[in-house]
Amino acid sequence: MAKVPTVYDVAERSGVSIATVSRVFRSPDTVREPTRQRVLAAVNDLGYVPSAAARGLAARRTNVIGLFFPGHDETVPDQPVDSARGDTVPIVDDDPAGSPDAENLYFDEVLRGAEIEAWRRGFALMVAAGRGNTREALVTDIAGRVDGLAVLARTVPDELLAYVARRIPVVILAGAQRADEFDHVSASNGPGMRTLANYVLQSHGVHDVVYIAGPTDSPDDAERLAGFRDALADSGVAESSVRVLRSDFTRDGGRATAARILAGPQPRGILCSNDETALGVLDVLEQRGIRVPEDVLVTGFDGIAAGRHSRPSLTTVHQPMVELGRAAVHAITARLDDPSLEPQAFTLPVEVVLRQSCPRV
Amino acid sequence: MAKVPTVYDVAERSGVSIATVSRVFRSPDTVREPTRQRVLAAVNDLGYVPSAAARGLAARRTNVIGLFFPGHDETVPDQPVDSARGDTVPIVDDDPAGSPDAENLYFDEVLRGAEIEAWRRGFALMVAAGRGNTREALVTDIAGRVDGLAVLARTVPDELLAYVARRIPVVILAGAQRADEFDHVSASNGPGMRTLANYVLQSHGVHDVVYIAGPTDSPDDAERLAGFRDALADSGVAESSVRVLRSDFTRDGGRATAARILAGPQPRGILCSNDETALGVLDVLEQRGIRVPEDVLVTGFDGIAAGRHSRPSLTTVHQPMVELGRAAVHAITARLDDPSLEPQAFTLPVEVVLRQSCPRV
DNA sequence: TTGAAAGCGCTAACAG
DNA sequence: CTGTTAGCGCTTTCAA
Repeated sequence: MAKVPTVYDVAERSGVSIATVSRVFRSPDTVREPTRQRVLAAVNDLGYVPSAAARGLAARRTNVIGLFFPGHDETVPDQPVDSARGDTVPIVDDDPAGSPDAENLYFDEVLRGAEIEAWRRGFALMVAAGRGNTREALVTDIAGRVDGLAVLARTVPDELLAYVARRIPVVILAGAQRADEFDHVSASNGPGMRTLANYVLQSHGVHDVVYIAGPTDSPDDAERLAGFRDALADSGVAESSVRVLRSDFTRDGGRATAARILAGPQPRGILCSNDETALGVLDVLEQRGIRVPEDVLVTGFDGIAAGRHSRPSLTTVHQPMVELGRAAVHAITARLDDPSLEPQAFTLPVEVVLRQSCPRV
Repeated sequence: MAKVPTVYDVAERSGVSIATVSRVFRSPDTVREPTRQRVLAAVNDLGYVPSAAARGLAARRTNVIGLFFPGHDETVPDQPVDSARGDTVPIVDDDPAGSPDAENLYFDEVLRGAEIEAWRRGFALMVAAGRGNTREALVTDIAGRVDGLAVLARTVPDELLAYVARRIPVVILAGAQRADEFDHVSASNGPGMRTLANYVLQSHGVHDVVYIAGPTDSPDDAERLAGFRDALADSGVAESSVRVLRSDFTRDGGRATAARILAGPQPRGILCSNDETALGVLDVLEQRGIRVPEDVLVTGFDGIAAGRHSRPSLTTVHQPMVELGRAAVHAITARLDDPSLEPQAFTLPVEVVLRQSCPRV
């Protein structure tokens, strides 16, 4: 870590010009074999690693794509990391850490997709989770570091987005389609919920249902609810004959809402706007001895892993989260290649996955 | 995105020098209020965003920390992302996507911890997943982009690591302690397994156990096995009287190994080197009608979410994965602050979590 | 408190 | 195929 070698050092040691050193990295085949070997040898001897900062400056592109999503810092203590020796091992009865929330699970997968696609296309991926109050600073910070930015819908004010978009391509992830200047990548929330709801209403012939929506600021919830309403129309069920409650996308919220529902007459079906909520509903149903699916059908949305392992396993609409991440990167690189493109909207297909909580009829 | 404004543009528009513009961002309080206001106004009008590349070049530090981990590309099709309209929604009976593998789950959490700690300390986080053959290129690529690099043990050859370490601090995540030049962050694998095994051997008085180890190239497996052996010694159980099998850390592997075990006399306890394996064991046991914990005790290691939701829920050793990520970043920034530090090893504490598969006695 | 000027390490014409 | 030469946009002394 002493004196970091540069092109100049490599050039000198191998008796060529710095331009040739640069070429060895940028376009190896324009350099004669023996020359290249000499350079490469010097590179190795010296431990040379090209500086991305210098390259970025000179080439006016960083080859980095940024991903911005809501922070999850609330759950993490602010305490400093200490180097405690871990020799004594406590034995506890229950898991102290709460289960990670749905948004995280969701975003981990999106991140994975973005990561894969980015490196595939020769870009590095920079991730930033938005801490509440520092959002603005963060966004411009990473905007200055990348060639393009993918942002989860509703996590950044439009003004800020527009500001950033003057400089680099911005793509919005999830949420409703918007006819504006940004590229947009999302899943078929509406059609997905509509299809699933129709399966409940028509194939199962269950009309006596309750719908548990998510928070009003969710980027996707409104579309799902609309899909549900479409299904009511499709199936000739009056909106007034079904109940729509609102919860908060968490398992606990699902439990609470289920309790509210069960305070009244027991419905034959409970459709939830996401899987976490549905898992909470299942918890309460099991605890009350209400059988699923015999007494009540339950469905979720997202396709998180926990839904596959629950008892009963959860019928849901599976979102292609990894693909969402990939598509976001794709959209950015496409615009980088051709900035004159019209704003594009990619809608990725979803799948209704039938499991025990609402089985195939 | 037309003509990206620079310090020069801001300086001109606000009638100051570029040095002052720089100061407004680097050390705002050394600039007189009115001057600062003028500059800030120009910044806004122009849509100026500082270039991280230029800054990195000039300041000789990027303020980025890198995280390198094994790739997960095998599972993702190489097909291009297409912009298919998602209007038709298929209805399928089972989830087509396999469950994400343990390593990913593990790393998602580590990543989250690193992300949190990095931004907290004013660093951006760059992530790279190693594609098999391009590992070397990837590692040096990201090494040129960051001020420090955290690498999962065994994913990068030591030579390469040493090469990179000539330039920037490198910290190794997980795996056995190694008395070498690198900083190292890991969890108490050995003591954790030892404590859990002793609980089975002593508190439950179950000596007739089988241990299912993981792949030999796992960074952590050897330590856990050693911890198990320590427990045998602690409890006065002859090594020759217990069986040690090797599996591959996957749920399927756990199933296969359980089948092998059950081909012989049924043991009273099955200790697994990770949770996924244990979940596979539970699958087979349930299928054969063998009761857990009444007939057989089962334990895992890691503390993944799925273990909490399984039936029966899984007794395990919980690793602080988020903390591992944080600690890694902490180690890097510490060395950045003081490069003369001796190589350090951080060992984070673990916890035995008792659940149904091996309950408190 | 502000300005002038010298780089930081590399890329990309343009010559040769 | 290789060398020369301008910058890229910002930080950072050193003076004023």
